[in-house]
Amino acid sequence: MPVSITTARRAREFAAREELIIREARKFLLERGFQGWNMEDLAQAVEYSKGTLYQHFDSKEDLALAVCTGSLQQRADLFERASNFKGGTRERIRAICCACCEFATAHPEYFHADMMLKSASFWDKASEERREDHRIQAGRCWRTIQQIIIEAQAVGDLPRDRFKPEEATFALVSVTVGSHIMAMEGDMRVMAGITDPLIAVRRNGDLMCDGLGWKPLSFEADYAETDRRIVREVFPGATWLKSA
Amino acid sequence: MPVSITTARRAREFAAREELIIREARKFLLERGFQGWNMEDLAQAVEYSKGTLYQHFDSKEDLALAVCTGSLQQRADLFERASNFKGGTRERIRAICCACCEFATAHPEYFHADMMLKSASFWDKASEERREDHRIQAGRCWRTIQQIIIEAQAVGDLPRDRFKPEEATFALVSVTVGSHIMAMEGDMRVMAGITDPLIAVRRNGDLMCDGLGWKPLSFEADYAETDRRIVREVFPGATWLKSA
DNA sequence: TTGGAATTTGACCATTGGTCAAAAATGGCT
DNA sequence: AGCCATTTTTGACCAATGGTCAAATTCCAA
Repeated sequence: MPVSITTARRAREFAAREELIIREARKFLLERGFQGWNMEDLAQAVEYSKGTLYQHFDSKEDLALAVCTGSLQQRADLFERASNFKGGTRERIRAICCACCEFATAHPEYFHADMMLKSASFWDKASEERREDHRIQAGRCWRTIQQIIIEAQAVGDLPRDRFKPEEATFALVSVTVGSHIMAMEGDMRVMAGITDPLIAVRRNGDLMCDGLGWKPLSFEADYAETDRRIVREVFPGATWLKSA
Repeated sequence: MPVSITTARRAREFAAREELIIREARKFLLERGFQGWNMEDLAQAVEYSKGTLYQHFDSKEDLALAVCTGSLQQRADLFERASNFKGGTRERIRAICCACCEFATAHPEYFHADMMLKSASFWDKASEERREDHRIQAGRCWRTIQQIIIEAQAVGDLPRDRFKPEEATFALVSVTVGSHIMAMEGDMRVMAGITDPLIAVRRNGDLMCDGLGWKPLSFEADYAETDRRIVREVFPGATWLKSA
């Protein structure tokens, strides 16, 4: 069978529709949680039938994973953009933290949804292809941080003898994700006296960098100007930069 | 109606059955995830009918919350026990980290389940009474850490001018929970080169304490003996203490 | 032993994730 | 334009499951 002239257009339309479905599902996931909506609702929202949805996704879980991976891809994009910030290694890791804030603003649904995915019986129900996609994007985020750390150790901003690069990366990733999740919760915000979650996330990142011995330490330098520069040069129009 | 002589026994039996249901549900939650089992399965496992389960819990979500709160209560118990460890403030916060390890060993299902609970449409489906229980136990965990931090600032082990106690508490809680969640995931362990998740969790806790400026810093002192003492005096029989 | 109260049960209902045969749309060909 | 093979879309339908409640069963004081 010859490749029709319409094949390319069809593929484009198919991809566009998939994007539409994912976008709408992301809204649902944020506003109502995984269990708060059903495929029929979603079909109605995107103005296609349920059967059509299942041409794109193996299951509701598969769709949820696609939503997460889409968000994660943007996270990786933001990370990579941030890592190109012109400055010292500590300033660049700070830019990564800012990327996190930018990301959290655009994708507030991500952290909860991604946590859910990892639980037993959820991950299994998604297709292997989408699982692989997710791994790839997660890997991009990881590597971006890891590279800055390796560079920091090379130039002497970060101790070389206390930990391996991947240990430092793991520490930073853990504190960042943990902070986002915790800061998102109402009770926690009350107990911690948090008025702005994103400031709390950045502060925790700072503290961890200090703990790693990443120079110049946050309380020995004034990073206020760096922050303004990051916003200006990397994330113009950002709304999350407020004085602590 | 007079209070029968059997009332007390009935109440005891009712409570015992509730414990049984929660225990069994915890197993299911760990092995199969929230969606991997149904109320009929569970009814069969505890040898009661589905209707009886619903005398104890408003919904499946309500039950899941009860499971989490039960685990969280044990977490708080372990924290309080750890905080009584005889030693400096930094050693005591180290004991709390050890309590986390002890907890994670006994309740590997907790972190994922609790994350899920916090998502929209989940929390709402549980009864207000159980939500309040959960808040109480979470508060106990929080306060235990907070008190050690306040004491550390009072005796001068921890800086007083860089942060408020609740900010430090939030940082420690975030890194601990974040580390547990991250270390639990297979891909992450591969990337981070983690062989023992609990060692990674403790190391991250150490790094955060260092970042807070909590003396004596982890790389300036040898805590190996402290760790052994913690295990001996607070968590005899613990299996998670291995040399890094 | 008995009668009424408390408890337990599982048939039943409504919702929803997922399937698939039929209907509709598409597009190349004459 | 008209035709028909192929592709795409649809929604009736199915099975699974969370949740209900009237009937059955158990309990216990008199």
